Amino acid sequence: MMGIKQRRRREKEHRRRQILDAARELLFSKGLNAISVNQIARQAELAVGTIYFYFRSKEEIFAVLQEEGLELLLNDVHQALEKGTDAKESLHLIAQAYLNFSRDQKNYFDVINYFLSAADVMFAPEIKQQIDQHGNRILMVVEQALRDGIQQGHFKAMDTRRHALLFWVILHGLVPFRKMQDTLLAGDDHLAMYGFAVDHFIDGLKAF
Amino acid sequence: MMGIKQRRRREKEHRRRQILDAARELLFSKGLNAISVNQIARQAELAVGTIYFYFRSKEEIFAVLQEEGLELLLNDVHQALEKGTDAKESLHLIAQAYLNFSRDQKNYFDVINYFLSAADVMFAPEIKQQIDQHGNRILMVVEQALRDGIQQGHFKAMDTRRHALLFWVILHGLVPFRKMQDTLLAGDDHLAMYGFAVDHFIDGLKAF
Amino acid sequence: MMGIKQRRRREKEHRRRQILDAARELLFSKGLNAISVNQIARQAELAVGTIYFYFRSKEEIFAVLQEEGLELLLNDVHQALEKGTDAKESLHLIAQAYLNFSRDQKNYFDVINYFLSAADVMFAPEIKQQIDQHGNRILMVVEQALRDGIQQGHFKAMDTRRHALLFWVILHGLVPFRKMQDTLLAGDDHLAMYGFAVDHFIDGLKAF
Amino acid sequence: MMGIKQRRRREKEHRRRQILDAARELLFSKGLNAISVNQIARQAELAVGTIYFYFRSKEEIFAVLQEEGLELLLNDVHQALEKGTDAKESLHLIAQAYLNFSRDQKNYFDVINYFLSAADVMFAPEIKQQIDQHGNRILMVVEQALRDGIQQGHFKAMDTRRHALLFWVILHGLVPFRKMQDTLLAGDDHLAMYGFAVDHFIDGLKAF
DNA sequence: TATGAATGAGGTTTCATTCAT
DNA sequence: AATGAATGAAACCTCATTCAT
Repeated sequence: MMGIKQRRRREKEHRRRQILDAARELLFSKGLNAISVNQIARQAELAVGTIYFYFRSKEEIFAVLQEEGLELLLNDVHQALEKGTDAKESLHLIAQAYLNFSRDQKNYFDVINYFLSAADVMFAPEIKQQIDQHGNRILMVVEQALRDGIQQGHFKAMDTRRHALLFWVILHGLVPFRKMQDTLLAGDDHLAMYGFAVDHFIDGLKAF
Repeated sequence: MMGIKQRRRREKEHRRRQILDAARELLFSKGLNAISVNQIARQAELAVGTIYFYFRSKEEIFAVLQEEGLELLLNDVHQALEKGTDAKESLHLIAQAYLNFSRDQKNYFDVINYFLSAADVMFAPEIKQQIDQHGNRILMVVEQALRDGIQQGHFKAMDTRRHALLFWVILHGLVPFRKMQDTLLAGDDHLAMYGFAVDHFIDGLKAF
Repeated sequence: MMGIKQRRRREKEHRRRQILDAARELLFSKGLNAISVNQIARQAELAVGTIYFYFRSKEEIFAVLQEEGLELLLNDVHQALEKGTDAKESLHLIAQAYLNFSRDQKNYFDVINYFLSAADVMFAPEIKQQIDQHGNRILMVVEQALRDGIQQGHFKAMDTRRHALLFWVILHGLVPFRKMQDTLLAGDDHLAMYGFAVDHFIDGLKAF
Repeated sequence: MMGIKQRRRREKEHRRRQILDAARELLFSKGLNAISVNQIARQAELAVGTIYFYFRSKEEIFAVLQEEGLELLLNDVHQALEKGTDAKESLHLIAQAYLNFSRDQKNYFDVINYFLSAADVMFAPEIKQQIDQHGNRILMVVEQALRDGIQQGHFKAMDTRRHALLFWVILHGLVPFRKMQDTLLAGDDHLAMYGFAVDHFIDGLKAF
C-alpha cells in the first residue's frame, strides 16, 4: 500500500498547521511585534528546533500567515465583487470590504502591511513570488470589476491593470489615516474621506 | 536677571541638537534599523543617561528626525509648487519631488514611513500634534496648488482638503511598489505607473 | 553461498564511502568548523539516521578523514624520502613536504591537528589505535631516513625512533608560527626559521 | 577630592576581576569547552549584559585568561632560569617547569593552546599584540639562558632568538604525546622522551 | 537498512531603559 | 545636569543525537 508515505505527509502537514495555529494565536493575542520563535514553540507545545525543521525562518512563518490573510482578503473582495449589481456598486463594496477587513482582521492586515512596507525584509525569490501572486489575485478581482464596468458601458476604456493597482493603492494608503482623525483629517470623518476617495476614483472612470 | 535662565535654555537646546546630530549621522550612515541609544550616546560623546534626560525615549528622537524629514520634504514640495507655471504642472512637479525624495532621502523617508505605518507607537499627544502639523503643512501646499488651479479655471470646484489628502495617499502608497517591478507591476515600469496615477488624478480635477 | 554476505559487505562499504565523500566535500568547501551532520546527510543524499548507522558519531567521521589526511601526508613524505639522494637531503625534502602539506592541504591538516591537540576527544581504543598507526607509519619513514643516514656514515648512531619523533614535533610545532610572522617571529621569515630548525636538527645528527 | 573617579575605576576593575574569577572558576571546573557566557554570568552573579559591558566578546575573556596563564608560566620559567646554576641546568629546569605546568595547570595550558593552534580565532590586532607579547617574554627568558650559556663558554655563538623559539616548539610540541604513551611512543616513557629531546637540543648547542 | 521528525539545551549578542551617584 | 554601570529578557538559530517506524 501507498499508505505509509501518505500518512507521513499528512502528519507533516498537520505539524505545519499546528505551528501556524500557534503563530496565528499569538498574532491575534499579542500582535505582530510580540511574536518570537520561542513563544511560538511554547504555544505549539513543540521544541524550538522543530519549528525550524518546518520553517526556514521566523519570517517564513509570517509569510505564510500573510498568504492566509491575503486569501481571506481575497475572499472578502471577491464576494464584494459578486454582490454588486453593477460595476460601480462592486467597486464600492470592494472598498467597503477592504476597510472592514483592515478593522476586523487588524492582525492579518498588519502582517500584510509588514511585508508591503518593510524595506529590508528580503526573501528567497520563490517565497516572494508566491506572496506577490496572492496580491495579484486581488488585483485581478478589481480588474474584473473594471472590465465589467467597461462592458456595461459605465466605464470608459482603460488600462485595467493600472487602474486596479491605483484603486488598491488608494484604499490601502487611506487606512492608516484612521489614526489621524483629529489631526491631519482635521475632524473630517475618516469613513467619509474614504468614501469620497472611492467616489472620486469611480468618477474618473465613467464614460461620457 | 533673565540672562541665566536664557543661557540655561540655550545650553539645553544645544545639547538636544548635539544628540540629534549624532542620531542623524547614524541614520544616514547605518540606516534606521541599526540605531541604538548606546550608539547615539557614543556618537554624541555623551552618556546614555544624558540622552534620556533630553528625550523621553528613543522614539522621541526619531520623531524629531521625522519632523526634520517632513520639513525637508515640505521644502521640496514647496519649491515644486512655485516652479510650476500652472496648477497642473505644479502637481506634476510635486509628485516628482515626492518620488525623488523617497529615493534620494531614503533614510528620512524611512523614518517618516516608520511613524505612518507603525500602528503601536504611542506618543504624548503634544508630540503627535506637532508631527501631524508638519504633515499638515505639506497638505497645505498641495491644497494651494489645487486652489490655484481652480482660480485659474483649470480645475473644477472641489473640497481641496480631501483632494490634497487623496493626492498624497496616492503618491505615498505607490512608492513601495518600486520593489515589485517584476511581480505585481508585471514588468510595467514603476515610473510610468507613477506618472499615470498622477495624470489620472489630475484628469479627475479638470473643469469642463 | 558466501556471495550474499560479500555483497552486503560491499554495499556497506559503499555507503560509508558515500558518507565520507560528502564529509570530505564539505570539509574542503566550508572548512572543519562548518560541518554539521545534517549537512553531511544532505550532501550524501541520505537520512541523518543513516549516517549514525554507519558511524558512531560525527567525530568518528572526522577520524576517518584524518586517516585519509595522514595517508596523503605519508605519501608526500614517502616520496620526499625517495627523492633525496642522501639522508640529509631526504630530511630536508621531508620537512619541505610537511610544510607544503600544511599549506596546500590545509583542511586535512586542520583535521589532523584537531585530534592531535584536542584534549578531550575520546575514542574507542580501536579507532585510536588505528589513527596512531597512521602516524606511526609517517614516523617510520623518518626513521628510515635516519637509518639510511647512519648506514651512509653521515649520521651518528642514535635511537632512531626518538629522533624521528623529535623531528616531527619540530616540524609540526613550527607550522602555526606562520601566523606570528610579525609578532613572535619579530619579522624573521617563517620559512627561514623553519629551514633553520631543520638544519639545526640535522646538524645534531652528524657523525664526527 | 579626586577620590570619586578613583573609586569608580577601582570598582570597575573589581567587576572585571569578578567576571574573570567566574570564568576561571568554570575553566577549572568544567574545562575550556564547557564555558558559555551565560554560565559565566550565572557564576559571577551578574547579568549577561554586564559581561558584555566589560568584555567585547567571550574570546576576549579567554584572551585575558590566557595572558594570566602565560604570566604564571613565565613565572615558573623565570624561576627555573634563576634556580639553575649554569645554562645547561637552567634549560633543563625550564623544560621541567614547562612540562609540570602543562600537567599541573592543565586548564591554563589548554587556553594557551587554544589560541596557539586555533586557526580561525581572529582578534583585534591590539589584543593579538598583547598576547604575543606575553609569549615573547617567555622566549626572552629562554634567550637569557642561552646567552648565559654562551657567556659561560658552554654554548657556541648562535642566533639566540631562533634557538629559543626552537626550544619552545620542542617543549610545546611534545606535551600532547603524553596521550600516546601506548601507541606512538610505543611504550617509551613520555618523560624519558621529553628529557631526551631536551638533552639533544642542548647537545646541539655546546661549544667544542 | 534506512528514514527523518523531534528534541531542547545551548550558543552569542543586543538593547532600551533605569537609577544611584 | 550628567554620568555610566547594570539590567535581563529577548532575539534568532544550530546541532549532535535518538528513536519509532
